[in-house]
Amino acid sequence: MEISSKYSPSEVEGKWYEHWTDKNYFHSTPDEREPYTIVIPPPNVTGVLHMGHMMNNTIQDILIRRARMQGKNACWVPGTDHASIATEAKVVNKLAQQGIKKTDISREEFLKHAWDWTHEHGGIILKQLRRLGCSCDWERTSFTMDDIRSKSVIRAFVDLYNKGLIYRGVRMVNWDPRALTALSDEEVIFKDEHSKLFYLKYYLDQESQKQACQQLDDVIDRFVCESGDVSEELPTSRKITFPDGRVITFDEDEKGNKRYYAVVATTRPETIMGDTAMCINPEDPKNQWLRGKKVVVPLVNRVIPVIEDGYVDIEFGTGCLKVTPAHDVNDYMLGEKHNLQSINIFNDDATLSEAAGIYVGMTREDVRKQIIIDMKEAGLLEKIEDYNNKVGYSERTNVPIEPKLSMQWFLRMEHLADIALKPVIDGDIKFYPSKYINLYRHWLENIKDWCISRQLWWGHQIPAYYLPEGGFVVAETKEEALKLAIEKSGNKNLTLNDLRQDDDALDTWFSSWLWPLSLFNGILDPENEEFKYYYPTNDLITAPDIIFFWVARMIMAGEEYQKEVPFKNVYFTGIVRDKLGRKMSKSLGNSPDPIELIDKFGADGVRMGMMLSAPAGNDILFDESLCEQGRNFCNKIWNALRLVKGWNVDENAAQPEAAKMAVKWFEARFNQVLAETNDNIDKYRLSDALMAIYKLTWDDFCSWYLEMVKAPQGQGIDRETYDATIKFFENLMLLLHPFMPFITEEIWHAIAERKDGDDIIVAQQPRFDRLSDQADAILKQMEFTQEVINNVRKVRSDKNIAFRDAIQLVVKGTANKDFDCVIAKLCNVSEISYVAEAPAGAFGFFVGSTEFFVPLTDNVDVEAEIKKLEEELKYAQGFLKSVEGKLSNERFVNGAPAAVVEKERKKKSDAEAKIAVIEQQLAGLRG
RNA sequence: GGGACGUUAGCCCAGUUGGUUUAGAGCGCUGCCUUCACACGGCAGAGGUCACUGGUUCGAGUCCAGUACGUCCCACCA
Repeated sequence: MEISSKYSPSEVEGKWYEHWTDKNYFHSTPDEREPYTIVIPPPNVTGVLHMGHMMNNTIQDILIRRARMQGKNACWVPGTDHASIATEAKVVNKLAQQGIKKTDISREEFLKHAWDWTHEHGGIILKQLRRLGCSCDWERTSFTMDDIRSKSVIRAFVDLYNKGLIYRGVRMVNWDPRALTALSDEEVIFKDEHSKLFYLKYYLDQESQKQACQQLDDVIDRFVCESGDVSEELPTSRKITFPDGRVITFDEDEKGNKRYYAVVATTRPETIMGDTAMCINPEDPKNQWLRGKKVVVPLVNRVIPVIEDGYVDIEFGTGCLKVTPAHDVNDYMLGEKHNLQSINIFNDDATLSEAAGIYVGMTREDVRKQIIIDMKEAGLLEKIEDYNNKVGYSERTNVPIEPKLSMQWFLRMEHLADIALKPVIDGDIKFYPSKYINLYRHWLENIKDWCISRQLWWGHQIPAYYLPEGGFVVAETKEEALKLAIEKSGNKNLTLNDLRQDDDALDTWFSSWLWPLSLFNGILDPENEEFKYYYPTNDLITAPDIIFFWVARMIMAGEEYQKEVPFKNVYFTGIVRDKLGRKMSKSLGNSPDPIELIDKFGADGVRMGMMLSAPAGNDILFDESLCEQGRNFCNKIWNALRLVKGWNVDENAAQPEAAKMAVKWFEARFNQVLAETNDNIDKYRLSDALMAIYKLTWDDFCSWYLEMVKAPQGQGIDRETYDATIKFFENLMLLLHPFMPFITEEIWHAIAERKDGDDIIVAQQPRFDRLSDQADAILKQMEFTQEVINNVRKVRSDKNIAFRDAIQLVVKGTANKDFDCVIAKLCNVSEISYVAEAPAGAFGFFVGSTEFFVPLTDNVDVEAEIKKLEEELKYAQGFLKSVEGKLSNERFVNGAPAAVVEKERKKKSDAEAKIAVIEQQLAGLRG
């Protein structure tokens, strides 16, 4: 049957994936073999595959498949994450489309919708991973909200609470006004923003005005009188800078009385209704005159004190800071320190509340626009400047964070940070690349307590139960809680109905951090056989942007619960970017659909595309052409198969010399690359490993080896060469299989008859044999031969001699003749002769210091030959000069190691010999 | 503002304790070739004063300092 010249992944991939799952090859159970375990970074349950996942899971699959082929018991546990905020937001949106508000339905009803949504969309992403070829143990598929994982989370919470590591308290937290929940610091992303700095006028209150008039009116008049008009004209007022540094701003009323005011610079004028003080730096000469005064908040006319604190930056703005304790973290601290009132002017959705007094019900964005208009009209706005600052946004909903004072649950981090730092510093956990160790250390050393409560329903509900008479208890079940409650209150009549469970859910990462433990049920039942066998896991493959969210916290949990690291190596992948270097994102629309890519290039092609330019930790500039390269490689392999399959074995044929040398050489070459590849993979240099296999297959096997062993047209191939070729082909496929699982399985079965169960996925990797001295010599000879062949080909190409026209080759002097048969075959050389003198009328070239000639009946262009030789001479002389430079330097000869000097001497004599030969030849040509 | 990392061919990157020729791949590019596995191909070729400036050394892409540019992380400056 004719085999198509194009490899068709779609006809192959589904078939083998089904075969593998039918054979249950992905499933692992504990046995006597060494385990090799990876837990998947669980993607969002309702998410779809993006390029980051492709990258990440390709790497995991490569490592898992390789471990399996090394005889280890490979176990890759898949699963999904409930993604509290993201999923809840999706469900809220969906309900909104149906005209249902979350606030109108009960928690139970909402959760039912959420579960429906999860079942409807859940697991799509895991199906997509199958297309990629991922060999996950699907029987172990888990979910962060399934029974075991949920119970594990609750147990961990109760345990940490009982250890005193979890507490409840009122703190300034990052509030997401869209999701209506608190966030951890890690979930806030700061973005640069081109905003405005507004300069607002805060007039002194009546009494302070009176004082100021007494203190300043005369001073100003005198100063103006003496110095002339020194005031700066402002639109509505004047500003005077005194030699002592005081800066005083004032205007005049109808009667000509001076009205003094302070100027406050702010980026958030919409929060002035929450101002409860104005703050100056006690060291600031500009604002000395404001000491002890009171000022009036514009528009709302509340009188607030001027306080002093070194926190205020004298250089910023006017040196006057408005203090809004309820809506700014720093102001909150100032408020605590100076005992200020705190006025919360926002509702939870960041619209203005009754407490604001004005603009009630408007959004903060609208208020900012409106208040500026109103203040301008009222003459309370001095000026507006352009200003670049950073604004915190919610990672999930992408709306600006509103600092908010609220009651939340926190996990103390000091102890956990301590125990998590050690294994990484000590090298019990290795990071690839290692630069992330610094980042990790820095974060742990500056860590703050983790806000773990979220005002969401989708997630693990906090197991705290409030008593009717106040206070709460923490327990794994409500029944347990009741016992504790009775104990605590002494009220024996309490019933389950009297207890009210905390409404909040836990941060999603509070379940993810247990993942390597909870997947093997290590929290609930630490003595179970599976947990003991698979834990700690081996490698974690993840992106560096979740090093704090997830990696660090898993290490904490591992150390806290098992006193052992959760994994031994962490491989940080790069972040996948488009070719312009932009992070791939939905909003930019620059992320290709992975499934479409697989349809177009095949899973193997895409896997190769991902791997080719993905050294650990480097960002990946993704370009479809990489997948194209992968596809082309598949096609190359496919056509090698077509060639070999087309061969007829002639049992009577003897092995030709060229084939014999080819077999010897390729065996050595394969071993050499095998060693290199193993070394690269051990160092997690997967792209280097793949590139080495790529070149071994394409260049060494296809371009050299197959050409060397091809039988002449119409003739059969000898048995010995044929068997060796099949073996080599198999070995190549074994080496390549972890990277490109589908095509290698297909070739494996196409190339030879296989018994049931003889599948490449469970075959063993070729073992590395140490390179013998003989093999080493053959590699060197072949390198030399390849250079000779390249030169002959160049002569052919330059002189336009077709391959079918045989030529002769003349070698001056003597040389190893082992590979002459190869030269003859690949260059169509009819005769290789060895002579003592250079022949006339021939094109010459050097390989090393050996001279070769191709005699031609054509007239040789003597001028061109001379020119070529002159160039070569020039290079050789330049080279000699640099070597002589070194050798004539006494300090080099004395200071460098003997071996290095010896090498230089050898270089020198080689170069001299070559120069002599060239000169002699030139003399001959010039007649 | 603090810190980390990077800067090698048109592009993406190797270059492992300083010394195997005056730097290597892959892609792309140029020329020739439809030769009986493959044009998703074959053969050949061109292309880099290793960001810049100093320094250490017999010797620097490799070590040190500074400069420029870039990327990332952290940080409460309104």
